[in-house]
Amino acid sequence: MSGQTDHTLEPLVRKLAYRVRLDDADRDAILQLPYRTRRLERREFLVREGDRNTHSSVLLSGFAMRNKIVGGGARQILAIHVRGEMMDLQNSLLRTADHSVQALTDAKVALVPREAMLKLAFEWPHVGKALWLDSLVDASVFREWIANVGRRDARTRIAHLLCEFSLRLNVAGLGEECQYELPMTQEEIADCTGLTSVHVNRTLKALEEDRLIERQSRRTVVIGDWRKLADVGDFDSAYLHLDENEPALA
Amino acid sequence: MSGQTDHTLEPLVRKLAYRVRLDDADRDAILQLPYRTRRLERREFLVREGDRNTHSSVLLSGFAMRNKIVGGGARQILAIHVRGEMMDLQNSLLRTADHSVQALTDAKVALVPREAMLKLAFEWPHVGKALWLDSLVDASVFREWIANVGRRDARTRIAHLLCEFSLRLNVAGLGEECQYELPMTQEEIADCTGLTSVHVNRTLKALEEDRLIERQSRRTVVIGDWRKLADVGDFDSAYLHLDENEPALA
DNA sequence: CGGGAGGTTGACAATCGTCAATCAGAGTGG
DNA sequence: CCACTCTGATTGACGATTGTCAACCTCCCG
Repeated sequence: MSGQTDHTLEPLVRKLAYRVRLDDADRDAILQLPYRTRRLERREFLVREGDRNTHSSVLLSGFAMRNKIVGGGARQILAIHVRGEMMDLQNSLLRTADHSVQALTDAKVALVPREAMLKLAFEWPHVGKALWLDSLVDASVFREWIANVGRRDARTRIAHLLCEFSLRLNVAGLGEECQYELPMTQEEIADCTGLTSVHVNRTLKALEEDRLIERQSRRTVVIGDWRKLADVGDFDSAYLHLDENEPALA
Repeated sequence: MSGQTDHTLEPLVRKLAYRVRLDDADRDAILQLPYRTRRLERREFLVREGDRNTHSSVLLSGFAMRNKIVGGGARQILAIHVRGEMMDLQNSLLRTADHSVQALTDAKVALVPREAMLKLAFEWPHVGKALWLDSLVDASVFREWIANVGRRDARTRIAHLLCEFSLRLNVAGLGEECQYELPMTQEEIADCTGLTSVHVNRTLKALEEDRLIERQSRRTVVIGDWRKLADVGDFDSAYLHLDENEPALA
């Protein structure tokens, strides 16, 4: 252990290096963040709406989601997270959590004290920029979800969601572009899209009948024709800002 | 002109100082940002989805919105902005605009070169933190909008929106808590809430009949009973993070 | 083999959208 | 000052996407 670099936070390095060029010192600064890990079981909460938070968390393995419960008791899922992603920069920079963070599968997270994260961001400008960019891309995805839920019909919404997952999982090194494991129940898909699980079920069936997707095992998504699905889903990946690298450093 | 401090960017200072304590040097650094102003007419675009952007813009007066057009041609409004708000930090830190920015009323904006903004953020940590926080609060509002559009019925959605405006305009020094000018057509309200203008019309009428709001002139909103409207709108202001000040400096 | 979570299906209800006509108010030019 | 015009608001009739309720099925796991 001692003397050796700890590579636990490597997934975060990978994620942050995706858009901003990081040198070795930047990488080391990230890897040397103080943290403690925590295992979560499926459905376990990491943060609950209203909590006072003191840590930022990085998802090391598994899947997680952010969600809110509205007045009537309905749940809206706001984001799905995969390995390497920061899940609550917002919850720890802002004092009070405005939404919950919950494991979608068994998962492992690293908890980094807020102060350490802030220090990292301001002492290592490249890293700071990467973190900031990351939260801006997050926001871009939120915006797309507003449009998805607000202005698309069920078929389009779900196709869009499947396309988004396809690309994001691919970038994270999980699954092929046209085949991936999606550990979500139909109810969870419903809560992402503002629909009911019954209607999601019917819509998935329709997509399958049209040979746009196949469902082999319960959680495997196979996309029959990517272009066609993207077309049906009104999907344009621009909002993920995937191919935008280093826009000139500060 | 010369020798005197230019106070054009004062609204931005005010906005940023809302959550993070800024000293005089910080304030001066903001006021001394290079910028050029531009006047926009109602409905004029400042940024179009897909543009390559090089500037961040601050809304100096008037109202503006961000929006996207989805496949079927429908528009989804993603955010409404008032005086002092940064409208496209994201559009200029990220290379390609993933949504449009458009004036809701005649408006005046200050355009700040991206590099100057980045420099400001990293050389003045308090300011950098304020900017970052600002984009995190923005994201929080996006999340609430996802939930609003995804999981609330028309009546609740609209009541929620009216409550949000009430608080935000009040904070910006525009209008009372229970009475304000809202320069939006019913179609624009519809595009905020994922409804049609016809349904917005009917819902507003119903809210008025229930004495939750009054509509005097076309654009004036008078809230009859704030608590009741907040109740109907399932409104909890926590997501605006209004009363969260200075959470310990980096 | 039993239990349980989640998926599937049908019948029916309701919120919300569509279409289209009409109305009202603000700005403009004669 | 008044007709004119245009945008946006209002209203009605009707249609459709999506939700609700409830039963049943199926796969997975101990």
